[in-house]
Amino acid sequence: MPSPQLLEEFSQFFRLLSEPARLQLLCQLKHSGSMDVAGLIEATGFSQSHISRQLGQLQRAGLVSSERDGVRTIWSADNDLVDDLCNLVQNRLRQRLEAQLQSLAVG
Amino acid sequence: MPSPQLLEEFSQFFRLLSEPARLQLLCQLKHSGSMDVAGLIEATGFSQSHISRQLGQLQRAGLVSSERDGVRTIWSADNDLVDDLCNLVQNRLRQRLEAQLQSLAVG
DNA sequence: AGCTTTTATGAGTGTATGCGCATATCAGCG
DNA sequence: CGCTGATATGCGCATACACTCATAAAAGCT
Repeated sequence: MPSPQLLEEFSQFFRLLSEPARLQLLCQLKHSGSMDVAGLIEATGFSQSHISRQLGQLQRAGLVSSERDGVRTIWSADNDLVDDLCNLVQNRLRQRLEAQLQSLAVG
Repeated sequence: MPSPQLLEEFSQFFRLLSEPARLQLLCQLKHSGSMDVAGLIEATGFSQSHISRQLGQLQRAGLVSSERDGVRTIWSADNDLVDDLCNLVQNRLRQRLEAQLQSLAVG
């Protein structure tokens, strides 16, 4: 059994990924390598302030990092953890759907 | 890039794990095998209604399942996905702390 | 110095949801 | 059938947080 503190850490981390906007920003950065905020606005349609806030949260968790290029801030995804997590979840979703399909065919 | 629908599914799943109470219930069930609600109240200190609701959410996602034993409902965790996800996150947390330790020693 | 562009942040609003209380539903027993 | 114990659910409250608008801070240019 994980300790209460560890459970708290886990849930805080999962909470970061529980917002579609943040997940989309993460995937976009992973896909495009690195982008500035203007590019992310273009790609996602979110407002500038919203993007800036979400990136701030992701940065504090160490999921993205930023470097300044003059007046612009270039953002990039930092690791493969999120990809791995999403792949596991996707496999699970697929299994669930296949099982439902199976039971539908049988019943 | 995952599709918007898939991103939505991912984030919904992560949202389930973003609540310490739900995560604790999952871990408790995983640890103890199977329990009724009374056992979970004893183990967690949560109210009966709260536990019942959270288990309902987890069941709809296929993370736990229930069988009735007379008047009681026996719950059990359904798979290893959550364990795997937590292990990945824990490794990441450890890496982060080790890196911070390193930079503290160097700086 | 001011002016422009890009990003970060203070303040406010609306919505979602965790949580408990009370109650309804369900399963057994007399 | 009523009675008792176990679980699910309607309702209400409080809090968290996503999202926006307006504004501040930062970095370059003249």
